[in-house]
Amino acid sequence: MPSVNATIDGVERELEAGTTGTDLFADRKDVVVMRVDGALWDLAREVPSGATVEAVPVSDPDGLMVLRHSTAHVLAQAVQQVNPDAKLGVGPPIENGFYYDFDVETPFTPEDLKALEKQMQRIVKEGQLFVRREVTREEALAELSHEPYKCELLTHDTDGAEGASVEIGEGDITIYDNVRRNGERAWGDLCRGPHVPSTRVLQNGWSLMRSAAAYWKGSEKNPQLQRVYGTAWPTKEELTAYKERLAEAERRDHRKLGAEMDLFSFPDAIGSGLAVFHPKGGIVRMEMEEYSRRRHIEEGYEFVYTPHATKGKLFEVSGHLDWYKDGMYPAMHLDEERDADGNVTKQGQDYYLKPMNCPMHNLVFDSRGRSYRELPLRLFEFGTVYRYEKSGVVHGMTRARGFTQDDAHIYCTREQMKDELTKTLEFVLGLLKDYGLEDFYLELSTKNPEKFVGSDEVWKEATETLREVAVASGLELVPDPGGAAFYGPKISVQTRDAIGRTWQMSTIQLDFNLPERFELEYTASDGSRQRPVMIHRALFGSIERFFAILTEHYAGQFPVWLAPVQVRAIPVAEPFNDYLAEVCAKLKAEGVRVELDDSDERFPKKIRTASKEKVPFVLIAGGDDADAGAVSFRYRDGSQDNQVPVDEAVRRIVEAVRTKAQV
RNA sequence: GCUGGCAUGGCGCAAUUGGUAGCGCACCGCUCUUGUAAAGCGGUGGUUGCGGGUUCGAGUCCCGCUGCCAGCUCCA
Repeated sequence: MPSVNATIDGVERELEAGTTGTDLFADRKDVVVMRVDGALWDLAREVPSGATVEAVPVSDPDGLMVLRHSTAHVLAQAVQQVNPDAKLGVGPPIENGFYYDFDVETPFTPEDLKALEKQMQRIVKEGQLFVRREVTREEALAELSHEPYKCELLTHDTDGAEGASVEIGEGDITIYDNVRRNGERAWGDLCRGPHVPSTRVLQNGWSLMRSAAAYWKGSEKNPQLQRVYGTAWPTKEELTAYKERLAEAERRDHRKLGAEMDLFSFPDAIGSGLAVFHPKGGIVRMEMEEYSRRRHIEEGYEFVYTPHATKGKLFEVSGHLDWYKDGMYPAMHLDEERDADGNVTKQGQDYYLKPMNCPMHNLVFDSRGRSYRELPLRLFEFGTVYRYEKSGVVHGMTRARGFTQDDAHIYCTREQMKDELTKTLEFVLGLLKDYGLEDFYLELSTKNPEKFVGSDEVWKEATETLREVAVASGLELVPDPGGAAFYGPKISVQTRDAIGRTWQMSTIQLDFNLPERFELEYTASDGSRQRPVMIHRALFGSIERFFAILTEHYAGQFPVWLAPVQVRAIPVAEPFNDYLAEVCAKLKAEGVRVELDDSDERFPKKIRTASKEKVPFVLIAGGDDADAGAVSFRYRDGSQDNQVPVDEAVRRIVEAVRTKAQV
């Protein structure tokens, strides 16, 4: 009997020729594929001589990806069984699940998805085997002649086809047949693989989530296909846990909490993507801004204010009207005069709402001659900008059409650039921490070779500087090749929130282009005129968006310093109203936002109301408390701290505000 | 912008085949009030997002607009 040698999970072994992964890992039910010399293979394939083989369990990220990809196949089979006319697009695994695109006459309804799930369940129960078959391009084209999209993948280069690598990928062209246990071929699909051995592996850890349209190859120019999204997990328990995470995210949704907590709204009468802040949200926003202002002053920033509208010329100089006109509100044509015949007697002017603050800050810089002694010059503004976002992308306060940036532009010399960037990054991270965000990583966006201005050396220097600064921070650094804006590379700070979602927060961006376009200059120590470097930076990005992120991060339970109402005083019964009113007066004198609930409601109702409003401190007083000159604390989690002397209570609350504590 | 779905008092929802728009919370009033998430009773509030159309009759059917939701595309 011929034999081969192979390294199996780190152990060198002699195997009978023809041994497969299925044979090797027969006693390990959790193994779904194997890694052979670094590549993922179906278990049913034979182990080649000299190979290094590792078991890949379903819990491994690669194993999970394969599971999800296989689930996508089961979906596609179900769709074509229900509707044989459905044409297949692509069906890759994605984060938390998979999708598959179909060209069908009518879009899928929620009822259709239910029916498809039933059909998928049948396929899973049948325990169909995924069988790999190598074919030539010609064979594939012949076999798939009725699948126009698959043929396109086979004959055209697949640039831009998101997920297309899953279908063909590098090397051999393969078709995966789904084979029933009686040997009958149930279905097949062009696919690079690999797959789990049998549909039975999917068990009941998957679910279809929704359907939506998606462009073929992700381009608006192409026809729209109907995409079905699903999720898949190794077990039912993990599926349930995932659905619970989604439900938690829904409970925290700032749009929902914003309405419930009376923080802000988006009146239809104003228009899409334009928010109004109510008094409670106004307090939160004011606190956010106030603290930011104070810290900026400490860090040597100077404050400027600039208008919301400008003549178009400014954005011609900056280049925005060339590159970003689509993102701007259309021009207001002003000051034109005509005679009785309609002839123009006075030329009008186009005015625009500003989509960015930097051009205006440049005008502040340029308002007089600048000396090197003034640099770095840091101009800060809570600058409100307006961007005409396409109707489908507006999303609560995270993607609005009018929003306020905590925007600053730093003008400095080449030599100062590195120190200034280091300082800025430290400042950014420190400030975000003060708002309660803890978990960060950085992304370095580098030059897009298709879209940039300036010389290679300048880009190289800027990018290297940013990289050094990022590395020195000690944070994880993720490259984002080609992600830079045309005028310079950037570092962005990403943060993970309380339920593990990541948000892009601050950006620090180097810009050699705008100083050029605006011909900004300062006088150097030798009397020569020099061009400053410009650093764009925003910490919150937009206050509205940051507000939304904090609301979701805290699930509406803001730390005391941000809470709209910090203390609600609740008497056990009416006779203690006056006693608590005195306590409230003491707190008010310390600047605490306190409310006495002296309404006619009964005690338990008042507790419930305060609880629903997520007030951090509820102060209760009844006979026992009043006799002791004390109050009782009730916290948002229902826990209790009884009969705390009034002065001590005031001290504690003031301290919690001062230290930005969460309670 | 594209595809699909949705729009009923402040909020959450109901209204058989087209046939008198209801409920809970909130709000207002009255009665009640001593310990931890809803006291009781009564009341106000809607030309069903807007504009057309079909019909004896439209919340319900059709068309257009506005807004919202999900995804795609986009995000300086």
